[in-house]
Amino acid sequence: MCKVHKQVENLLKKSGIKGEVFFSVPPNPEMGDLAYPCFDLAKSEKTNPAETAKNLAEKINGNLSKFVLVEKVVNYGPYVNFYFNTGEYARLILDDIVKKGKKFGLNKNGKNKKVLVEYPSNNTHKELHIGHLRNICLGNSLANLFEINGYNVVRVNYLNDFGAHVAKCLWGLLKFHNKEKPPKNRQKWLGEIYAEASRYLKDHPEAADEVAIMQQKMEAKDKSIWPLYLQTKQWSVEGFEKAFKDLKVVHKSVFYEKETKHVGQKMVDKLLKNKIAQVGEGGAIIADLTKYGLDIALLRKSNGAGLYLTSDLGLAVAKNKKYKATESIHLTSVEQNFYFKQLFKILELAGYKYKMTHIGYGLVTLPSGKMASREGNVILYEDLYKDVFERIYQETIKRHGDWSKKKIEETVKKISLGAIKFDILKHEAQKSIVFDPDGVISFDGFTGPYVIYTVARINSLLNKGKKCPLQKVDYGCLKNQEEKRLIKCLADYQTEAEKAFKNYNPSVIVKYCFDTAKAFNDFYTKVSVLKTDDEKIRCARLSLCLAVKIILQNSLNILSIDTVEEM
RNA sequence: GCCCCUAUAGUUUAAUGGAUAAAAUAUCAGGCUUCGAACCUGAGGAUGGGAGUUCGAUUCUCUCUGGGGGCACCA
Repeated sequence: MCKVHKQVENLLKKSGIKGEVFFSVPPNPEMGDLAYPCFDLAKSEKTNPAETAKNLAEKINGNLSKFVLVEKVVNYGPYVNFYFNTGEYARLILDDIVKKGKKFGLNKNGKNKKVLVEYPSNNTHKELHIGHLRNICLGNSLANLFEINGYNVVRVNYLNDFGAHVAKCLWGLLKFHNKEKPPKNRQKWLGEIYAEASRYLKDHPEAADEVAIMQQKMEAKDKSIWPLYLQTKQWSVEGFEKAFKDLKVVHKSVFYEKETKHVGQKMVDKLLKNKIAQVGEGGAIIADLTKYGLDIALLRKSNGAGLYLTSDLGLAVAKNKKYKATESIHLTSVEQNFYFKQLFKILELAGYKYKMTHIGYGLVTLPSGKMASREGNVILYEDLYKDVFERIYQETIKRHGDWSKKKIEETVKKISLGAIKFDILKHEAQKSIVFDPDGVISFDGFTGPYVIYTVARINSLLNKGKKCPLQKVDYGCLKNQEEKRLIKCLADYQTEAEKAFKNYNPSVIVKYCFDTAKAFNDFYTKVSVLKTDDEKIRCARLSLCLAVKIILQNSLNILSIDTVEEM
């Protein structure tokens, strides 16, 4: 709870309110700055809420003389509303923010807890499309949210490097692109070959046998194919690493399916021995989860081969051995919601006790329908990035023809990535996105560039107003409505970050960034900062600007979005 | 067939069971001799249908309809 709420709570306690206090916000500023709803109180006193509020407001007004923060208390129907003294409100909120800077908002609630965040868990030899991008954006933000709450966060990746998709890709490579010189982006090239092979196989089912032979060769580490396998896997991994670097994903370690598969097979044997698993139809190994409402899970094929689930069990064993986390978070598309319920139940039955969390995010679809790598109707991360970059590049050279090429490119890169991340993260995770390629390219309104622009505007003010000492500021100079509204936004930061964290929902932060930036731009057009003759007022306003910058940057940091000095 | 998710302005998104359902975009009408107009101001425009619980429902329950996803040898 912030200092402001604490003070108001004390005031309520002095007036006889007991127990935990919950506040809400009045619908408009004319009705006050903070509200105490009297529904619960009225219920416990068995009275009418409006009357309770009226009596309470009168009582509080009698106790008000010693409180600097609260100037006035008025009841509106069943609510008791508090009006704050703007100067004191500013002092309570801004002092802390300006002093702590980047550290403002950090806490140690997660001390001694370790959380493993596994993402994006993509496949080698396939493309990196905007679905993966959504995964990465969510994973980054969730990991950051845990970090600001003091958790020890371990980011890991799990690469599926040994499935049928690899065989398909290698087969396609040899059949259609043998002797061809690979282009610069070899990871993307492989993904396109995979998609091409899949399309071909759909029309020519007779070729499936050739792919099956390829897979057998791979599994036998056949000399005719093994070096190519290793080489192409390397290309994929290198391509991913580059994209991860741009997107600010830093994995502590990477698990490979090739390695977890046999661990999983051992786990299946153990489950069989413990009677958690049993032999099912045709000799396959299953876990009967029907009494938990989770149907039957297939753990091993009748021919002895493993499946995804086999490897995932092995992965859990491996991760546990290495990290002993208190919580393990998995991010995948919603298609796997049911699958993860099964996986978690089996692990639970096998005696694993750490918290298991699966975040299923909605599919990213195109206006033309569902995307599938196999069909080739996807938007690749690289292509999307290039489009956005180009658009923002044009806009930037229009304004800053005098900048060096290096400065332009660095700035445009940050804005482009910010635009993309912001656009993807503004949707709640579980909802599907119909991806509008034009939407992400715009930079007006509820967009990343709008927020980044706001920070650049503030930078400009702070540079020009350097002479003001921001350490000893007379916050009493902040008096008007726009200033108060902005301070209120800043005061909300911690509550919003907490909400995002508790619900595993970064979109809360995205909206918060925008609301705060909007409040600033409104303030900016109505209140002049540098042009005020009174130095005390100028300094107080600059201090407010600095606090807004800090809060915006801290919020954007949670989303892994960089700001720029100028744009 | 069974199970899960989802439905809010033309479009994209908000709203711990609580005050007049909030924004963005698009449309229309305005604002730079002014600290950065990638900005700001104004107008019109929405809770899929039906029942129920409640003092009060966008929110909870049931049902119908539409959309998406999943359900044993794919990943």
